[in-house]
Amino acid sequence: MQLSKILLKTLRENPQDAEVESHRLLVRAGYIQKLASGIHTFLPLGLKILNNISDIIRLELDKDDVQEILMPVLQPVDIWEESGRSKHFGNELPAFLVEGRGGNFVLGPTHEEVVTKTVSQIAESFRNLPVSVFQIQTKFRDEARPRYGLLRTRELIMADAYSFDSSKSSMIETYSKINGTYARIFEKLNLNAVAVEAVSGAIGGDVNHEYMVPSPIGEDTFVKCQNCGYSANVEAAVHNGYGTKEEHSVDKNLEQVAKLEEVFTPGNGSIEEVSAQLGMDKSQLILAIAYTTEAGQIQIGLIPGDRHFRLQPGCTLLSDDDFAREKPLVKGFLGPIGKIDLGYKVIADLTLKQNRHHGFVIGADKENYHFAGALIGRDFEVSAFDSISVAQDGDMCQKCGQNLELIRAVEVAHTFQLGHKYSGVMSGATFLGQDGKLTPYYMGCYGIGVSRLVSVIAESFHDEKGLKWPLSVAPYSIHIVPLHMKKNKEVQDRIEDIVTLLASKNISFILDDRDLSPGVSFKDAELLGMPFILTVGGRSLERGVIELKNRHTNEITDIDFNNLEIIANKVLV
RNA sequence: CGGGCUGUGGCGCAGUUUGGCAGCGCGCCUGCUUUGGGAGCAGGAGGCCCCGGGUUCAAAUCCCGGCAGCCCGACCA
Repeated sequence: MQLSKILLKTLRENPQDAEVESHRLLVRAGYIQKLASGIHTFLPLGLKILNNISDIIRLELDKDDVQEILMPVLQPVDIWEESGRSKHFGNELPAFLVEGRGGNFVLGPTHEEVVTKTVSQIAESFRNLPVSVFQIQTKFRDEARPRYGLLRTRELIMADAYSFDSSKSSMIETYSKINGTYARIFEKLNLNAVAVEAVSGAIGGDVNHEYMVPSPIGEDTFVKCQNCGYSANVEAAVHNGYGTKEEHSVDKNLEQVAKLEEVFTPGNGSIEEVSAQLGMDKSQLILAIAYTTEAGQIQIGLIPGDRHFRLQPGCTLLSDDDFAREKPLVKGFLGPIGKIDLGYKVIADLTLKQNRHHGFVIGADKENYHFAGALIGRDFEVSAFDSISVAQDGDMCQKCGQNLELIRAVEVAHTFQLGHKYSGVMSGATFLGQDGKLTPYYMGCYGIGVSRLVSVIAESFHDEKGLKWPLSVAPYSIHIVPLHMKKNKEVQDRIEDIVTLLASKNISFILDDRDLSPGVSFKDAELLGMPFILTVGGRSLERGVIELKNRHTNEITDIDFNNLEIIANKVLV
């Protein structure tokens, strides 16, 4: 391919609205163009990256008999009412709604409903199961805050797979197989993606994993135990409280030192305010949070004031209306004393077991007052200790007792065991079993953010000069820079030899046939980031060589032009 | 959805305070010269100064109202 024919304009200056390096480079190198916030065009080079990623995904899923289909973007709202998810529109599912003839539609933010309808019309018998399908398609989500180029967009390309099994054990088997496929895909993409336990959110289901690529531009954080390998998104991570690095001296005479006394704390009772009023560290305060469980029971969670509460899936925080109804609970001054007797369950974070240095400050259950010097077991009881605060760096691993590490990362994929979440509520999503009974499918779903991966790879592979695409996704393997080709017959001849060779070896390349000064060609080649840059110029031809630069290592190798085959060996490795 | 900043040729910006010819750099076009790391000279094209209303002899500039983009927060499959 000749560079002059590509729809491409490289920019010397950084676009004003790009905040991170991958975004700047993708725009400057002419891979993507923004149309509106979170909405982009893939230019020819960008589309090649995207297609190469898609091809890897296709190839690997196909190996595991996951079959490609293409579902509609436009989905009738009816099916979302059937699954019960239309209530999520605007909140967890910021969908684009469209009015149409004969009803309202949604621009597909995800496809569980559609695929359930699709497969249920075909797979009627256990003999048809298990079966898995996938598609690669644009999804629409009206993100509140698009960011970082392709990292968070309102229009995104996703590879989403769905599995249908006849039993739970078979579903688990399929789940594990497809997770293996995902691991292979990320390996081929040269990405170090870590599968972590996660919360399932609006997609639903119980067991689920996110694939995280550690990166400073990540919007997620996961914990990882370097000892036993336990890893989980902080939204789902459990821990055993402070780890070995954390000092927490317990006063030997705690029972004498800590005296329960009422203190005046006028205001809204916030942790900030009370710790300032009493001159105490936030960790000495206990934050009590009331929430309703999935079963409708009200519980009270206790965590240290310097930590964040981790709301369990299915639970919701008490609203002001709820507080008005639950008379014993005083918002802002909620405390644990006597709550078990009133029938509330009181769950204390495991950190509170360790951290009772001088007694805690707790809410006094009346406006403008707290108690100081409170001890668990003496002044109030708890129903249970559990891990209900968000993990912090250095916390203790619940599996092995070692310290957890916090890692910032980008979520590139998410897999779910859905079970009967959709098949159980949507009509006809059943198969006839060997026993002659109708049973709902055991489903799973699996999504990879294809367009997001372009940004993630760019962020992982670049330097100050430009991009450095891995061979597996690069638009072209070699970028040929001829110097003064128009004037130098020998350069022309050598280029012809090289082009013939590369074509015969099926090695893709672009040839910079523009008649520009060498500096511009070199800069563009580095910016565009093909894995190899081949320089053909008079100076090195006099020595009988051409120069092959590995863009990843920036190493330059002289290639004898009587032995051009070496290029193929270098590139095909 | 709250707070802040910004909208001026394709890109990056100045001009707005104090109203008075629409500017600069890069890029683009033509010609000549140049040629191993973003060349030089000469000539040229390209603008609804985000949109709407108002004040004024006169508005990119002042006033009112919108819209869009970016950042922080909230939210997030």
